[in-house]
Amino acid sequence: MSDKPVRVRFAPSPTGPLHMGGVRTALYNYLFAKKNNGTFIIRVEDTDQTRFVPGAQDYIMDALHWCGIIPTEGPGIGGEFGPYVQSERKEMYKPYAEQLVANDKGYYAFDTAEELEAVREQAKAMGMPNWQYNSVTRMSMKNSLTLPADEVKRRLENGDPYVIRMKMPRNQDVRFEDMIRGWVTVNTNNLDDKVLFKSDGMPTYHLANIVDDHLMEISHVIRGEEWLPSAPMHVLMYEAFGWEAPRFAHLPLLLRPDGNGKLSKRDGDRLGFPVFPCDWHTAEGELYSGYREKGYLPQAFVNMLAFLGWNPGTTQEIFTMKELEESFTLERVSKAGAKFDPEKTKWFQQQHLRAVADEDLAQMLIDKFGATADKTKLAKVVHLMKERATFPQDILSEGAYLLERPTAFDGQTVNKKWKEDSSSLMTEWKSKIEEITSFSAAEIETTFKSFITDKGLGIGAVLPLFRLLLTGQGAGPSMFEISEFLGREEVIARIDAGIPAVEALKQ
RNA sequence: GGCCCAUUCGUCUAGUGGUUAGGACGUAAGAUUUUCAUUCUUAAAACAGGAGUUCGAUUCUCCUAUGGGCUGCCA
Repeated sequence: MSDKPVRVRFAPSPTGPLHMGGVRTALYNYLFAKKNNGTFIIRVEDTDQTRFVPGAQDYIMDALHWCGIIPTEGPGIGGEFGPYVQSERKEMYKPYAEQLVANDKGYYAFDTAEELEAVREQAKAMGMPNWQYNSVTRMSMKNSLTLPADEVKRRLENGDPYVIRMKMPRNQDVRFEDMIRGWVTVNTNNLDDKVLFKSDGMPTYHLANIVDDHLMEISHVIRGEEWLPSAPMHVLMYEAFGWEAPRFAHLPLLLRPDGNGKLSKRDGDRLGFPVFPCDWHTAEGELYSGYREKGYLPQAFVNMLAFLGWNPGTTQEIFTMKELEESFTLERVSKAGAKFDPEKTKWFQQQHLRAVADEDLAQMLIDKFGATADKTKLAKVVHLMKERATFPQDILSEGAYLLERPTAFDGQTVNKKWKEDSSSLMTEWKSKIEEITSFSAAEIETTFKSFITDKGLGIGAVLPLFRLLLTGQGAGPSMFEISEFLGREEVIARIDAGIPAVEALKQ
């Protein structure tokens, strides 16, 4: 282990929107960097030109920004190790691939895609489903190991298409220590001669990744478990180049909540929850919904994601980003895949929503949810509704009657609670309201209590009627606080308007 | 099929060679509340199976099972 400065990277491919598993990988990298006074880098791995999706890179940067996962180096941000998009680094890779060939760690291969497919087909027909280009099969293929030197030279000079493959050594145990899983050992006989440099002039992931991690002085590679099988090969590549390998940490996968398998694009809208941080519109006009647009707070989303495969070892579950930055360690990341739970996600959301100050939430409703009311007034609405809301917009929809007179009245409450004498009872209560000296929740409550005592009635026989007239609802926050909020004039107006409306319903 | 990784309540997880195996979400019941939500209390709920090591294994080892990943000129 070295004491080099911590530099970590998140390396997405712009092949579509980043899903929450990717966001979590980015988050863990970010947290690890923060915790260790390190640098968090974003590097876009767009070496597959055929899978490039316009807009995906912007989406990724935007989504991470929303989450508060802010890189210190990356595309559009800069840094002394740029460029941070691999297609812009294209010319850098070939010499490294050539170097491997020169050192007998790699070789040129001229087999076409069609030829390879034919070989695989043939092998399958003979009962060998896993044909690989490796130390035994490569001797019967068309490459610089089997072809005469002058023919190889001629083909290269002719511009014949070729790839550069890794020359995987035979029967050698490769060991490396994963920070999450401990020692992992793989025999090279199970590894194939991976293509490092493609015939289109681009490197594959394996080459670009190792070269860039080296050039960018990456100290820790924190990535998804799907990379674990190829990690030994990467270790071998570092050896072949004579470079010190970074430390590896392979994160457990995010699994789908129902049944089996890793979380995928389609799961979200099928199961009724987002798998993406933000909305994504496909070129075909389809929409994959995102947490942001559903009204989730980024801090809730991040908190939930952080706990999928990590825990602080204490009973604290609600964390701000700052707290996560202070508490995160790779040692406490679990090994097994995690199914995420939409219900618990909601719970995180509720907890974080409550933690937002009333004024801030009011401002958010104005900025992002189209609220038009005065901010001070809105803050009071927030205060009254916040505890029973899950999303910011719930405050607006469930508390709509606080800002506008109700036009509909809950039928069930009308049927159950509104009696013959309710009109006169409420009219009488209205006259009491007119007499209250200071129109505060406490005063209203005192007056109300003495009113029902005088009438010999229970709270349950009277208050629901009052609520019905003022809000149209059968349930909600304290009626006394609602009354204070509305003000005497409005309360009286609503009683006047409500009585005939409910009576009409009763017919 | 081959290789690799994993396995504690339904879910996320804590934990230990000897514990009443802890917490959270969800579920159920109760209390509080005019009501809904909140809050509080309580309950049900787990060490995949089999060998071995050991005085003793959920914990260590092996096997099996199950799940997952990889097996492309994708990343």
